[in-house]
Amino acid sequence: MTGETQKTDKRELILDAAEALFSKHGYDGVTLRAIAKQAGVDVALANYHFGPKRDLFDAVLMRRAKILNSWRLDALESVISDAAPDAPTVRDIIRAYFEPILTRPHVEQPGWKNYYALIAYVNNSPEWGGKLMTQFFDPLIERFIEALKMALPDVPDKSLYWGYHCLSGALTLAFAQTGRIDHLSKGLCQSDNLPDACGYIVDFVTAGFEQFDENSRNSDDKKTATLSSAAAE
Amino acid sequence: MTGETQKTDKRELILDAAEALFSKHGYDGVTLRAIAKQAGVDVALANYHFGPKRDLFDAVLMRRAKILNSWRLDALESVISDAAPDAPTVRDIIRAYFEPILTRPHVEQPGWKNYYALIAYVNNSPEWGGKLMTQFFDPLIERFIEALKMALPDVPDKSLYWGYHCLSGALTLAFAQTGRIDHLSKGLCQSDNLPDACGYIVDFVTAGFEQFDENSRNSDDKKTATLSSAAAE
DNA sequence: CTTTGCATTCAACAATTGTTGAAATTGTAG
DNA sequence: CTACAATTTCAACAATTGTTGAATGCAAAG
Repeated sequence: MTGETQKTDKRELILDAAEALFSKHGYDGVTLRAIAKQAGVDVALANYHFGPKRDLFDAVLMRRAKILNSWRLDALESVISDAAPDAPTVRDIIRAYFEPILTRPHVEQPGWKNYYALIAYVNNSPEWGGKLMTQFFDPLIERFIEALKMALPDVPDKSLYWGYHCLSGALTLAFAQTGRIDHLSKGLCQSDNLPDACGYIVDFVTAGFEQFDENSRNSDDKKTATLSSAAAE
Repeated sequence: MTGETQKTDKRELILDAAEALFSKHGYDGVTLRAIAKQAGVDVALANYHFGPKRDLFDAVLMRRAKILNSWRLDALESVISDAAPDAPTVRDIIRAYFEPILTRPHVEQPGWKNYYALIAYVNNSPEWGGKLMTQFFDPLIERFIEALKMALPDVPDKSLYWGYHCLSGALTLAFAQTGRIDHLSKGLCQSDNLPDACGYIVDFVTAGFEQFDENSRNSDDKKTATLSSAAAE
């Protein structure tokens, strides 16, 4: 009667199959027949539930986007409010960005791993990739950069945005889980061990952002030193 | 008579068209007829020169790979030999990695921009992406990490490899040129201005690697402090 | 039982896919 | 000019694509 212990909803089966296949072969590399076969349903059923192929792709992307956004937004807001009235530290902001998506237990589920790989695929698609990512994740990103501006008030905006570019690239490549780092490191690192990767990425990215702060101070020092001719220790 | 001032070699036209289209829509998103149309030749000609579709894709990838590798390897080796017998600095190694591909004048040519976007596409393809990148670029990468080990002898290998992961992600996203950072920064940054991006990325990545060095020293301090029961401030 | 509405399957559509063999064109050497 | 080989085009192939309308199964309500 409760009924939902066994997940036999064919709608959900189609989404799962589409998620797995799209993440591995991209949008054009997957046929509706391949999805239907993996889901164990007829070809026409996908069209019945989701309309044309493109809408099915969007439905896959949308399914987990809300959950992901709420996790990350909650973490970010609590970091900000915990530090108030002071500005949060760079490290805490970066942790709020990565840890909710890389260290929670859900990352062991194959569905979420597939979804992450799909995000990596979309983020690197020149055609509609930029548009889709913007549509789904921009509000969160803007709030995140806002927090970084609080923590690093002296850093120019342009530096912050390029810093975000580096951060986003590191995350996207981790999402892709191509197994390339496994081969390069001869097994020392595993690209699908996201919790392990998280610590290293957080350290790396935090230092990257903080260096912008030191750089802007140095240029300030130079400027004021030149102007006031004061000696600096 | 010299003959090669006007590039009307249809073989090359096909490669150019394939490069442009594959970089925008991926392997499965492009038909041989679309390539032939853009190149202004018949559909069958691509098959005559390159064999099946997949071989054409590999030919596109191969065409510029050798040039790219020699530029980067030259820059890296000269940095190493200039510093000898000392180890090169982290910053010089990172610069040798990025500047030959991001700041040379060739990056303004649309052909090279397309090629970079194609590399980004391949690097994020879970299926054969890892294999292809390994095949083309691994020798260079290994020499590069070797140099980093010289500059950072106290940093554990695992940290170095995850650092390379972050570096590679930042570069790949820059290659993709999705225009996403343009939108996010409201025009402050342009994703297709690679020379401008290079400076910020080098600063960011250099700090990321150097932080591993500080961390390994700190953990050494902690370890000795714990063992000798010395009081810490 | 019958009816109603939703879910699912079946069968088939026109369009497009990569590929190929034969024909036509071009270039080159004798 | 002729002969020969490399290049390019033409026409067509079987296979696969996304999509659709009709048919079927199925549960609940009258």
